[in-house]
Amino acid sequence: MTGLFVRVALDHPLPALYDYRYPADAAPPSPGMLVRVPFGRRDAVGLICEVTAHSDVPAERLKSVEAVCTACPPLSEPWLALAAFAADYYQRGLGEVALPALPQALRDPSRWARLLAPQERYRLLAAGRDALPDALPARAQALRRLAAALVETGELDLADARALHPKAVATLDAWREAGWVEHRVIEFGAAAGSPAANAAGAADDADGIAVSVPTLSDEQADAVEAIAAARGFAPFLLHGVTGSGKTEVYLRALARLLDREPDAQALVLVPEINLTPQFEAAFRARFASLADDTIVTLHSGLAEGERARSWLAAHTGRARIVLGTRLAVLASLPRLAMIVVDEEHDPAYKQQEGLRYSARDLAVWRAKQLGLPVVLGSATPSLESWWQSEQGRYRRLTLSRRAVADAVLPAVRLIDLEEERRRGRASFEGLSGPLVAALKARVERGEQSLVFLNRRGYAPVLSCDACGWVAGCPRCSAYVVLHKPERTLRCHHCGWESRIPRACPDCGNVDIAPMGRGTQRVEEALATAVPGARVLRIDADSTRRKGSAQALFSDVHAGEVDILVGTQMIAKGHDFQRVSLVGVLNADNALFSHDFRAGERLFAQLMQVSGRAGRAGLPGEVLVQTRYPRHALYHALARHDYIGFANAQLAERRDAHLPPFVYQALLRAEGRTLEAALAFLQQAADALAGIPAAERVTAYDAVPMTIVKVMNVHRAQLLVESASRAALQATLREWQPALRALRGVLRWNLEVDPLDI
DNA sequence: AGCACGCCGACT
DNA sequence: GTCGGCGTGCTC
Repeated sequence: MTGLFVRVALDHPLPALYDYRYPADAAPPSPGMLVRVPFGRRDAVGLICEVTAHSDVPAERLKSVEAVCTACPPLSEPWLALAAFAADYYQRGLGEVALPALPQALRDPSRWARLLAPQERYRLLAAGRDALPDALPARAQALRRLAAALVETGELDLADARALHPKAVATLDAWREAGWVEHRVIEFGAAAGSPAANAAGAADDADGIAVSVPTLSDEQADAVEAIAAARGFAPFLLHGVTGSGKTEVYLRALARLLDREPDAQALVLVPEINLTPQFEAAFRARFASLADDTIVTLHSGLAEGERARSWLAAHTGRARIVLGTRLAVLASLPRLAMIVVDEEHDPAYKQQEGLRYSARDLAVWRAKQLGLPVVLGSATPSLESWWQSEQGRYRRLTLSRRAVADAVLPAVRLIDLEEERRRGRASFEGLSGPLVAALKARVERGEQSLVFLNRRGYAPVLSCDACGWVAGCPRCSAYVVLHKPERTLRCHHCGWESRIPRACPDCGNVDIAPMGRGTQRVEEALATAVPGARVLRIDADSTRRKGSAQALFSDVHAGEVDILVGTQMIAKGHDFQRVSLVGVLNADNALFSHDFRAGERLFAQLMQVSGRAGRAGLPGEVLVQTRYPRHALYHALARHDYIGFANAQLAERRDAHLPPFVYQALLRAEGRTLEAALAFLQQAADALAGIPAAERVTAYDAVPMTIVKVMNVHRAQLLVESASRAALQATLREWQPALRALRGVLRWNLEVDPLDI
């Protein structure tokens, strides 16, 4: 065959690239370009990975590229290398990694032409905000959706508006004439070339009001200097207690970078952007003097149009700072010069479906690939990162003191529940006497308290004490959780719901009782135990509606709440100025979990929630209710001793041959029966035996997963591990095709570096 | 993953 | 006699 051919990656599970003829009259092909190609009986969007003059595919099977995306500059070589690395490391096809990393607009050829076209936006004016809700007939659902979106976001992109209402243009024009909305056209790239002035010290916002820039502590200043002075690949572990001003270090280091290199881009990753509005606000305030699209956010909560816009701003180099969640680690950043991973220990950085990547690990890889500084920040680093810093592979920067002048670390006290019981001291619904007394004292002084409990719902079990019946999910091997306000039993694994039975369905006994406690029950108990207190609950249930979390948190900030009870959601990101007490309930379960990371996670959570106490001069106190007050984890917590805890954990991990001293991969299988899943895994284990590199790999027995059945699917898993990452990788590379060749109607997936085992 | 083709049970 | 179940096979 002669002529020009391209090798294209497509979003489907086979790892192969597909060859196509490249039309002579199209723009010259290059790797990184997007094309529309016929694939099977339909069209698909693919990514050109190679351009060649020869193809080994027989001529009669070759098809031709149908269209080329010229509106968007090609993805760069380093980006393609990133995708290729991630695909190889996590054992997926290149197309399965590369294409899902792109915004939806790029994967739809009909939108290519308009990609970099000027943006048309409609902004809601005050008159419209007043008039719109009453002006629309109740039946006009599309109109109401459009109006609701406008009211919620304040401004709508034309493409988004069209998605909500087919005749959006006519409607919006009518609204414009009524003086309700304003229409504006923004040229793509309009901001490019505008002077990115005074990024550093001078921090005035758009209205000229000075943004307060705190004075740095010596430790902070040293950290900023070290980062700013770094050249080439330079991984830093910024270990700083809660409130020690890690964010300020990021801001200064970024300001120095943007000031020094006028084109440079930075990537800043956070675990969950919706729970940390103060973090984003700090960035926007500090860099407000930069042009409009200089800071963009990238996360799954964005509307499709907005996400595409942010992505393109990053891809074209117009965005200087990309602030996003784990998916942002795969953003195209042609002039990337620094990466920050805040709260690097957070499990949210691990994608739990599809390509199961660790955004933190990929961030470090990108930094190494491009020779950049990468800053991993945490008060409680992951043991993986801590071990790297112990070996000197990551340079450790320490912030040991709280940044706010008179803020000190809270006093942590353990309440021994066994002792309380032995002494016959009163407790109420799991709230011990000392905790209730402490809460009452705070309410009287007008201070706020947090009560942390990592279990939502009213009670995790509903059971009959006459016959031993327990309410279980019909689709899962799990108990259903009693939700009192919703008056339902709900399965937290599959979402199944039912009414609460009046009597035991097995024996008719009417005394069925909720056992154990969730946030709803604690909320109820607190209202009784601390009369007059305003109690608010924040968990996944109370914040189900979009934007409601924001509203609930602002009630807390406004001082309209005395006691906030909630799950780990309340531990993240918020500076509560008036909180002086944190109570921790029911943390003991994690101490004896079969998950070897449970202790690490619990310690991080408790350190984080403890950090909410006593931020603004109020002396903070943390009360932990436990039946094991002598447990080493609590002792380390009481001393705020992350380092002692981490080193003890590392010693245990080393003795037990656990990560970070071994590398693991997990093969999971789902079948209609447990036997089928186990049988598949057994075949998989047999296939492993024939692979030479597997000599240095240990395969464990296939075992049922902790929750064996979810949604009527039975699940089992097979763990493989090795002291050598290379040996494990080599084994997985050969194992994968063998697995695909196995017979049987079974879903399975392979996860590298699994977090939950 | 889609989306076909391909052979066996209950319906107009 | 067909509609449709999901087993298995392919996609440049």
